[in-house]
Amino acid sequence: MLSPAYRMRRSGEFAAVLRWGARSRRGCLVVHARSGLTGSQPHLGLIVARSVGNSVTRHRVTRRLRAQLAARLAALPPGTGIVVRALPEAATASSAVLGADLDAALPAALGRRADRRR
RNA sequence: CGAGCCGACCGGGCGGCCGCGUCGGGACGUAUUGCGGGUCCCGCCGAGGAAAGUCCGGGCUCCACAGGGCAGGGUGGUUGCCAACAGCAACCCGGGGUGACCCGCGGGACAGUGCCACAGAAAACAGACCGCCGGCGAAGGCCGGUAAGGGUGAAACGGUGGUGUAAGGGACCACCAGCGCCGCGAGUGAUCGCGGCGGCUCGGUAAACCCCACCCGGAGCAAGGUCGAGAAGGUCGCGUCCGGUCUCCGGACGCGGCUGCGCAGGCGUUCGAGGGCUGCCCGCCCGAGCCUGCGGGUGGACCGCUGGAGCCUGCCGGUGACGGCAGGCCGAGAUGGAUGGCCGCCCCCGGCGCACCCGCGCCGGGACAGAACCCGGCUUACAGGUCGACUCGUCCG
Repeated sequence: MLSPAYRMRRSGEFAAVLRWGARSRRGCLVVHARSGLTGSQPHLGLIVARSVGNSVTRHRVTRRLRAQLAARLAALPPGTGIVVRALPEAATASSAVLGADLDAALPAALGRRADRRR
């Protein structure tokens, strides 16, 4: 589970990452990444919209994604904002599939962030 | 044993590793102290029978509230239960079932208005398409009588038999069905039973308007409140985008209205500006502030927040819903939103393979669904399972 110190809580933070960050889609996930935020740790946020399913399904996807993200915290540079959006196909994906999609999308988004900064 | 019917209950279990939230305790550490916050450790607890739909009823909060009338909304057999209800119980009536039992948006259609498709001559009270009878005519036919017969329809001038008649008709008679009135009896009552009388016969629809009886202020915890900050913000509406627990609501940006703040100007204080009675009118009340123009800027923390019409057990009253008494128990409180993630074993179901059988192995599946202020109901969804009462049929004694 994700420690509360890493959670994104303000609507403004979400808007900043979605608007200015780099985007990368892999499988059933879209990862937004933005550098230069304050703090010594990464900031993580999840978006699981109603199109994914009913409340039980959305909650299950959220919990699985949180667990997968917690296992990958060490790979994220400090001060990075990450927002993961789940697409409707995520409703039927297992944790293994979600983890694989994250492993594919996270480096892509982070690399594109580096490109944009140049 | 088979079939059925009603009610109550459960709705995966055990373990390992890694985690999250509230509360309690402890350690470290910031700080002059205190308040408060941070990190770590330990302990307790941590989704549902529907948490769902948001359809009713309450508690709670804010706003409003002299009184009367109109409009609007809701309910609808009776008697009870309940804080209340559109809920529940028992009973009544009507319908279904051999039965246990089930079903019913159950006031009024002589207060009035409207509607009744298609078919049919005719659909609600007047009328005769065929037929029947009488009269006239050479005849086609015309005039009159007639609801017994035909055909249509969900429904057609009560039904059967007789008297009577030109033919017929409650025109008359007997019985039956239905309606109304009266009396007696039973019941708190809805209603039921019995007897008599009447005219002889009147359709349905009120989930059409309507009438009758009774009840009803509005918005909702993102209600509302406290503190902080500060040149004070608050609130409402619209548009675009994003989001949530998505009929509702939040966030970002933009525009506009009202009020507040700062500045400027004007009007007014019993000669009364301006308001209120959350739909309208009568009527009544408050009343010292109000109007116009210009201007800048903010959105954090906490309370509400969970101990209550609470749950369990026993006894008593009641046919029952339920009530009373005694003892015991504390069982979630998040806020980008905790209550979990991964794995193993067991249980149930299905398929395949092996096997004489007992079984064994592999694969797949195990529902509906996630608290958001709290209760009482209703409705809807749901894999599988447990227990009990009762009914019908068959067999045995």
